[in-house]
Amino acid sequence: MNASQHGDDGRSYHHGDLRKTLLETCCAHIASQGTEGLSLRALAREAGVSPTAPYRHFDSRHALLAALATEGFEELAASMRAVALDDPLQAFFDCALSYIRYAASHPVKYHLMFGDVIGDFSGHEELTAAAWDCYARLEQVLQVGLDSGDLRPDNLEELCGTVWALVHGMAGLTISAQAKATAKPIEDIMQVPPLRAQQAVASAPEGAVLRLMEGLVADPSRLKGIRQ
Amino acid sequence: MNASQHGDDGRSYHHGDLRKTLLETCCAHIASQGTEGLSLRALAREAGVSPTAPYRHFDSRHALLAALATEGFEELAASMRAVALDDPLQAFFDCALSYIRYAASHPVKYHLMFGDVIGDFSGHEELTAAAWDCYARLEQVLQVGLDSGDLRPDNLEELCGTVWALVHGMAGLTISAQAKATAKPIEDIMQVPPLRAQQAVASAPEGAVLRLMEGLVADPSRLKGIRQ
DNA sequence: TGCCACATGTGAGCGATGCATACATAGCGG
DNA sequence: CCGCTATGTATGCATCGCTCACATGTGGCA
Repeated sequence: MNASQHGDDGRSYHHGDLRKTLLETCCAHIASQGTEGLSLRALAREAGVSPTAPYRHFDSRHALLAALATEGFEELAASMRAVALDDPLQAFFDCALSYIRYAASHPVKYHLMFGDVIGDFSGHEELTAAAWDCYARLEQVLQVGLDSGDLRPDNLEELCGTVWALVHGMAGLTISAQAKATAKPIEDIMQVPPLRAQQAVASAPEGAVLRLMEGLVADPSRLKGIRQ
Repeated sequence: MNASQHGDDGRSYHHGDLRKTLLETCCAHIASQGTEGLSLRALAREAGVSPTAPYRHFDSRHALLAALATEGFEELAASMRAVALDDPLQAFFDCALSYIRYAASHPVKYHLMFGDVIGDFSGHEELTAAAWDCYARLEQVLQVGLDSGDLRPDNLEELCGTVWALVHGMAGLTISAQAKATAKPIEDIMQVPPLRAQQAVASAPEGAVLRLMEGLVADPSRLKGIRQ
């Protein structure tokens, strides 16, 4: 096993980018076997390195998950920063949609971000900072809506809370259905009540968001003109 | 260690109600150290029995968690069944509140019920049945509201989806804040964005629920008369 | 009352895991 | 060419989930 040649099989003694590989493989493993069954040794095996190599990049199993969550917050913040603020109501709507869409397309990371696997954020500065960034963007969009009068002139923090709860809830149910939908036939999905409830939401998420938003905007009739 | 006498220390050779003890101890352990760190051996140690004794009551670690979730669905269904259906709108409101309150007072079970720890319900008949029972009650309450005209005359399933999403989201954020609030001083809590967003919701959950519900009921002005 | 089947708890043990420690190797700047 | 540092290796320990064979109460039935 002489690994002194660099180009033979793509990896020499040094893996190349073990950190990135671990993050990706980790995501795939969680998707297929859940957070519980995740093992650093298995990840190392799959990457073709020794069982303890991952500890050069992550202090612990927990730290690896935290890094994944951090990545998630950064991606979510970026997607929320991408919406234009020209029309405050449209921005509000786009923000909510991009949140739900991110959750739907990155269910594993989303669960790490908002679930209870990483119980305590303290001690993970990068994670905390990334999460704050998301919240700041939401707050900014809502503030613009309040300033323009498009959103109800209520307390900003309370508005943030209700909006987050609404979007977070829809995202959660959307994820649930997706997760099981890929693994099982539809008949089996309908055996799980939360998923049945979600079916309606997932099939027309924009419509559902619109309906719930009507209670939050100053002129609900304007919503009809947004996104069909 | 002669355990032939029954009344000496409360446990003889047979524990008494090991199953119940395990369920309770398990809940406490998850609350303090999360689902990840949970160990059947530790639970057995704490109950004063041999490391393999728990396997007489639960097929696996997973089965223990599923049993806990089942208990949760049964309790939640009971609390939702306790609300009167006389006034459909009031029933709708009470149902939502009792859902959020259950989540807030039993965060561990709630997470097991709706999180991704128990990935697949199939194979857990009791769990599936209990979950269905909850959904059936929600559906019933909404149907009454539709029949009376108090809720918007929309598709029942879609209504279930949006309501569930709304309530589920608020419950989730309420839990998050609570969980960390007990463990850390308030200044630290505010370091975690989702929790900050939640503060507004938690401080006046009924008001927040009311506001979001306005988009779902036929005559929003009637809501003002419900619960102060 | 006496006895036996069965539910419940015990004990040893296997393979795997997280993680700490000490060591080896590769690549890069001086 | 030397040596420093980042990265991966080797070894080892305590613990865990789970299996299997065995021990011990308990309640039902004659």
